[in-house]
Amino acid sequence: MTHTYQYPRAALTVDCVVFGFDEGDLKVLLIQRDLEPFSGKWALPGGFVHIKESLENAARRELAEETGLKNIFLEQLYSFGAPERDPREHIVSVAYYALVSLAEHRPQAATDARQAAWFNLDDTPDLAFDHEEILATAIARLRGKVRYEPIGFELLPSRFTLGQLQHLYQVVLEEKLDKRNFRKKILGTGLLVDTGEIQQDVAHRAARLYRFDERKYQQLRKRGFSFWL
Amino acid sequence: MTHTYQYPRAALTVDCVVFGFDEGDLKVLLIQRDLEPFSGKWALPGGFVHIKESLENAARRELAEETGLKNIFLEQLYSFGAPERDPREHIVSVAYYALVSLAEHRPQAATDARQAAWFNLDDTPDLAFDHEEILATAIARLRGKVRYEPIGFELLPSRFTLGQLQHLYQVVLEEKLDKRNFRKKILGTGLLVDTGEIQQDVAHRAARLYRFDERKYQQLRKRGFSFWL
DNA sequence: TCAAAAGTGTTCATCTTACACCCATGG
DNA sequence: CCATGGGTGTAAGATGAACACTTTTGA
Repeated sequence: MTHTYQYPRAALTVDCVVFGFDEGDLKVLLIQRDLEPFSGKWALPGGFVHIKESLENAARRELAEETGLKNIFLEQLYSFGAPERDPREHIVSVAYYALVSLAEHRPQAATDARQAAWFNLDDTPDLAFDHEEILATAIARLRGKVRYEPIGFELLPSRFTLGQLQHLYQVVLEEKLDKRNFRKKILGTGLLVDTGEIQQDVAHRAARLYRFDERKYQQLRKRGFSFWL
Repeated sequence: MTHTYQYPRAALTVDCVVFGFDEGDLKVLLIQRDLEPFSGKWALPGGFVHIKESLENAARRELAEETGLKNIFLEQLYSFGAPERDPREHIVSVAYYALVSLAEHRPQAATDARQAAWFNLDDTPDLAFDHEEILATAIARLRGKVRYEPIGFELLPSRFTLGQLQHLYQVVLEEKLDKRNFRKKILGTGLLVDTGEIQQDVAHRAARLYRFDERKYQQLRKRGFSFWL
């Protein structure tokens, strides 16, 4: 069955930049294409938006299909519509970015035949289409947003140490932070709760585990509180 | 002539939230629809994206066609794709926002039959489609962005007084600012240049006219300078 | 001479920054 | 006992907030 319109229409896709953090580096999840165009090249997970499907749903569906990731932080990034961005025809892509803790979402075998892998951000292969531009846009957004919204926690397990949190900020912002000042500031917000637990199986003094108080943050935000750093 | 595809495709539009500032209030430019659906209702200027046309070009073309505005500040806002947002069929809209100085872009008679008018932001009529949501998103973006990027100047004439600038910030941010502190801070950036001219035809002491030093700002930005306020 | 906005500095409080040592744990 | 990261306070400097009067101009 075919579908006919009075005027030509661009096709519509979603693409997802999935960031993962893992005790060391910030990574991005890529998929090796098995179809033309760019067969064999690495690309962002994504695909065509179905009719009567919301954009965010399309992004979540494609993520689940291609990477197995579900119920993760996902936010719209930007829409890319340069006429030549796909060699086949005019395809407009609405890009999203997602944040996951690699500790809680272990490197996935894709559910279908396609190969998925995490790449260190400073060691990514050539990407298909304009996906390098989309990735660069996502990195800029992450760097900008992490300073004034508490999205960094999405990259950590639900319980984390202050050392992990500081390390995450250092990697994302690409700058060293002073340990005492960082702790003072972050604890000063009152948004971290000491769980009473401590790290297990570490070869040094075990650190306290904290969690982010989302409830409290939402209350403060209503009163005009804005983040920090 | 018709166009046929294997799978159904959503239609693609652009919509523009045009903010104007005018010695007093922040306004938005709306157009009264003369076609169904929502005939007679006010809506954001916009229309269908042509095939092989970039999204930004489509937005600029529609703006020129419907409002006569050209060469203005324009930036992508967000994409709206809820399946029910248009009663006819699934139409995805990429929204943009634009900033103009009303002093330099006088209220336009639309070039075609449609009526265009500037509405005070706290006195807008019911809007067609999901345009209220788009407008609310644009206002939030403007408020957020004005604090850390010098986009406020796009809403003023190229030469402006510090009083006008302060007033603009007060209106956009919805808070009163201290005159002396505001001047100290804004002049302290070194990004305003005294043109040597002064206001004409005002019924009180004439103020100096400044302009924003875009060149200097771009240089500072490269060195990691970020805005303020 | 009145009204309306322009222009101008100082003080106090707050926040930011720089900085070094001991502690607990496992290997 | 050593290596590794955890945990802690203070002082100096920078930044932000509060605050009132004189000047200029046209009506």
